[in-house]
Amino acid sequence: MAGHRAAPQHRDPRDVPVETVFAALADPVRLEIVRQLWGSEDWARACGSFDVAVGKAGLSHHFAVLRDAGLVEQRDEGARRVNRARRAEVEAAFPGLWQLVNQPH
Amino acid sequence: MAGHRAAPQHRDPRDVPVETVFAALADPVRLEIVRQLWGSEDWARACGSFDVAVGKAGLSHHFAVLRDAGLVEQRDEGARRVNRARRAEVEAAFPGLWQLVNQPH
DNA sequence: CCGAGTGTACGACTTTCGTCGAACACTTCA
DNA sequence: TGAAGTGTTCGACGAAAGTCGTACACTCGG
Repeated sequence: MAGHRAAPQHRDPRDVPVETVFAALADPVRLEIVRQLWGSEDWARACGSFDVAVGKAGLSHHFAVLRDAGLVEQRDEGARRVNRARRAEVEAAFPGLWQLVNQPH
Repeated sequence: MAGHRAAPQHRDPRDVPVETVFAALADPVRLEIVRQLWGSEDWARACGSFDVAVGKAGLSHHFAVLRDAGLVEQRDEGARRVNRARRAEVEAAFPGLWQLVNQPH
């Protein structure tokens, strides 16, 4: 059977203060993760599949921060933990944020 | 004559990376300053006129961060240093940011 | 000219944050 | 069963950030 692992804990974007979202996106590594995830299909990317210069431990930490900021949802799929950007919920709670995140500039 | 003091150094919002803006707004004190300044007329508020729980030194530091993030412009007016929110420039460089900052919630 | 008011600069302290290595748990596949 | 792969947790470390007190510079009003 599957799901023996502790399920990741999420927070509704509506319960997240905007300063927490800003803090989450202020880190270059997390911003890069969010940008890459934004350009990917839901549940298509495992945690280890992101091209960022950080080890496994740091990566796990960053995903916890993003989860706690309501930006990312995670689900266990076999041995891997797959991700999805919470586009709709975030857009509803913080309109314009997504456009701001992957601005060309 | 006026202006003997070193003029505050500003940065164009277009030259500011979005993660710098996020970092600037991630601090509760700075977020509060920006919100109060947003609701005020240009050049109407001196640095010391903001209702935040921090001393003079800390306040000066926070204004330097906001200036460097392109969010605020300062000008010396006699003994006081008055502020203005860079609404138009910021809106052009980061559309939707202002709405995000003083969202009701 | 002196005193009060405003803001900056500097140094020191404390806390937080990002990073890593190692150990562990779980899944999958041979 | 055993080995490889994936991700979390823990402790430790160094860097960065926020705060404060003090000293300093400047302006304005008696």
